[in-house]
Amino acid sequence: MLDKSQGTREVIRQAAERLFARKSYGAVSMRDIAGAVGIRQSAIYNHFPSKQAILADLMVTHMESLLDAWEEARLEDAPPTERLANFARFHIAHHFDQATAVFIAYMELRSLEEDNFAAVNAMRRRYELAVRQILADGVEAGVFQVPDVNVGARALIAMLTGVTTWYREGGRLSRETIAEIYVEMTLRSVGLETGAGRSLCSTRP
Amino acid sequence: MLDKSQGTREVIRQAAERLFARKSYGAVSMRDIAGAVGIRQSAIYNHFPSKQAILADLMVTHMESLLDAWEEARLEDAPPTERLANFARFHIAHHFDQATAVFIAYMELRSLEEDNFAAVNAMRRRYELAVRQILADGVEAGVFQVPDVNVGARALIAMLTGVTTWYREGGRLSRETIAEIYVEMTLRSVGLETGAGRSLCSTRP
DNA sequence: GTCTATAAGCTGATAGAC
DNA sequence: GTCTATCAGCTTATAGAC
Repeated sequence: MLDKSQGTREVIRQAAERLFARKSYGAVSMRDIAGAVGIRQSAIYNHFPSKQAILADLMVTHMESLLDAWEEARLEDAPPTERLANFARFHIAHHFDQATAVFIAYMELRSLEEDNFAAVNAMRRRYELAVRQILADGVEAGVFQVPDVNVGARALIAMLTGVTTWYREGGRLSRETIAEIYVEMTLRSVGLETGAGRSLCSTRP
Repeated sequence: MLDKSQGTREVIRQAAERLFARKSYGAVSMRDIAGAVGIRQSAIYNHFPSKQAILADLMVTHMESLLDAWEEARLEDAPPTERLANFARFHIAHHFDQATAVFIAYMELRSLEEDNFAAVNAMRRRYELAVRQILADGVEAGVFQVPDVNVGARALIAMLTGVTTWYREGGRLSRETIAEIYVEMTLRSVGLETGAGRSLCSTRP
């Protein structure tokens, strides 16, 4: 049973997020969620009209907070290299902070019903566009070498998002170190030399 | 109902693979699979002891075929740059051919029970090691600049595997073109200049 | 806003006829 | 090796008491 001081609705959200991430949407029942919250299954329906509505709420809220945070963090007038490094750092940091929400947003797109999927997917595309724009500006300025900005943007986002599948608190590397590794690989992948020398960390396979 | 000339067991495997990929393991019932095959639910148990056994079989078989194919395709004595390009090309090509199996192997790891997970995960690590080894050799030879070979290997695999989440038959780009885009980004991400000029394709965001 | 009770239907899996 | 029939238990969601 979780702390209820934040309001039952929020506790349900958090319990569902944790359970969906660990066992997948299809494998989690309303009873599971209610059990984690410390209420009966039927009480959930005072806060959400359906199980699908919980998932949609988690994913829409997550995408909104991602887009809002990016609106704050983006550098509008900086040169492309700086903007790309800033994006990579932002994306990794956000994914550390919101690991389970990100995981769900990635893995449970299939579980969204049509309308919910359309809404979430539109927001995903908006985020992707931000990266495409940076890459395109860098190519136009002659500082990036990217064979295709659409594929390039997706490739970069996939690379950076992958961190959630293996990062665990208290591992060998600090968050900051991991972020800098990804920033460096991101910049190199568009053809930039980076200031960083070799071997920030381990070079053994 | 699928063609049964290949044997019912194989038809069940294929139906399950398609359904698991589209709707997720938890959301697919034995009746769904049987319906797609054109038999009754109970008949599946003549071929698999449980639903979990179908998933485990799909994932183990997929990883075995991936590792076998890589054993065939890998270049043992070539210089690191050539081996890395070869890996990227192999990985992308395999993922085009086995798109749904790859998708499941990535998304449904959570749905595997403990022993099955351990078996599949061991094979995943074996595959990852191949990439770590290439990166380490390249770093040692002084031709790659990779801040951390463990993170680097995971980042590259995530970037390349991401192709399955957006590629659709008959799209703007051919398989060969997409493969070359990813090869170029892979080589650049470890600090290499590639022969390819800029702009294989689109540079508009 | 949570509870108990219940609806109506689906779940994985088994038994036994053919 | 597929079928029908069945099991015991689970599913999402609703009705109505408090």
